[in-house]
Amino acid sequence: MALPTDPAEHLDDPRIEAYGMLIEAHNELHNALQRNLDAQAGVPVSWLGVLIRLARSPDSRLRMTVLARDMTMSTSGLTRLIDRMEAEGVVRREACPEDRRGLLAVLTEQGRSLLASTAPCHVADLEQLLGGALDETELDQLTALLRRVRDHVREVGPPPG
Amino acid sequence: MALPTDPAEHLDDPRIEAYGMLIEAHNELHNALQRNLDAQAGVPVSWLGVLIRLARSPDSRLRMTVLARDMTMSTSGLTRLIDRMEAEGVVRREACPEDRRGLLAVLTEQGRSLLASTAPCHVADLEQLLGGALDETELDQLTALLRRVRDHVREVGPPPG
DNA sequence: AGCAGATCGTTGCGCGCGCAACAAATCGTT
DNA sequence: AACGATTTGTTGCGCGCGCAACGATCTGCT
Repeated sequence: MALPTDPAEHLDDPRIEAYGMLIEAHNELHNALQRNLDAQAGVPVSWLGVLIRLARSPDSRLRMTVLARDMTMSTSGLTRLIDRMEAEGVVRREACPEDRRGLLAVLTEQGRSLLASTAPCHVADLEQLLGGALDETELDQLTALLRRVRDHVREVGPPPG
Repeated sequence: MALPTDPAEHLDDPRIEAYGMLIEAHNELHNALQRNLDAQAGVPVSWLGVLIRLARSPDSRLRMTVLARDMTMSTSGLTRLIDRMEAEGVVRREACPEDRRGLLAVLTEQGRSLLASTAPCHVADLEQLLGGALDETELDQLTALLRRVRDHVREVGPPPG
């Protein structure tokens, strides 16, 4: 029986393997998508994330803080991201009516057309990369499992403060 | 029926949702683990990745290129990562006997003890964050699904060139 | 009303990573 | 043996992100 201090005892833990797969699947997928999207439209994947979330929101607008949380990134990171997107005209900032501290990121018409032109390509890439590996049922299983992980980590994980 | 150019038609695609969950689960998990590990040992998660892979390898050594691929990062990224770890004495570089171009990253005794002292904490965090969300069977399912995604992307995905 | 504490978004700063270019070494073909 | 083509690891460079600090605004309590 292995000693408690033997490193090898922990290295094959199924949780380590699961986390490793999560990292590797994420990175491989991100790299592949980024490459295609950048070649076909010259747009970073993170822009799609913002555009999609805004398009799904009422009046195509979202508070900066909410958007940052949705994107699982820091508010300062989002500030610069919106800076870049605003400079390209795909998004604009608007004052929040009921809170003078707040700002709303708003999808512009140009942003909507960028989304319309890039989303099909993005979905096609996803279809090839994910659909080729998993069928519909398995994809739903994966989504459900990942959602439970995400939600649980948000509950019990250490707060950013 | 929606027009083909209607953005909304694509936005609820199950593949987009799956990819979004992959990103969010990955980020939440990474942030939580990084916070704990940094507070308890002052070590980045990426170091653990290197230490674990080296410890699992014959003679605790691995070629730089192989390690970079395993870590799903660029060779230049790994060069600097090993630079930092070597400066702290947890890893050292050795010449590759059968290829004078090559270098081997080798786990030092100090690296082994760092792994021994941090791995249990890391596994405990993982146990709390993953084990709290999924039981053993589900964890295995998740790992299997992610592995298939990773492998398929590596096959059909665009090469780094 | 007034004041302490929390929240929102921005900024300066440093860090870690990927890309392109490079020198050294190996492989393949003639 | 000799040449070009490929591979290996490092470097300069720029970019995107998180952290800490900040001013502005909102909230709750007295």
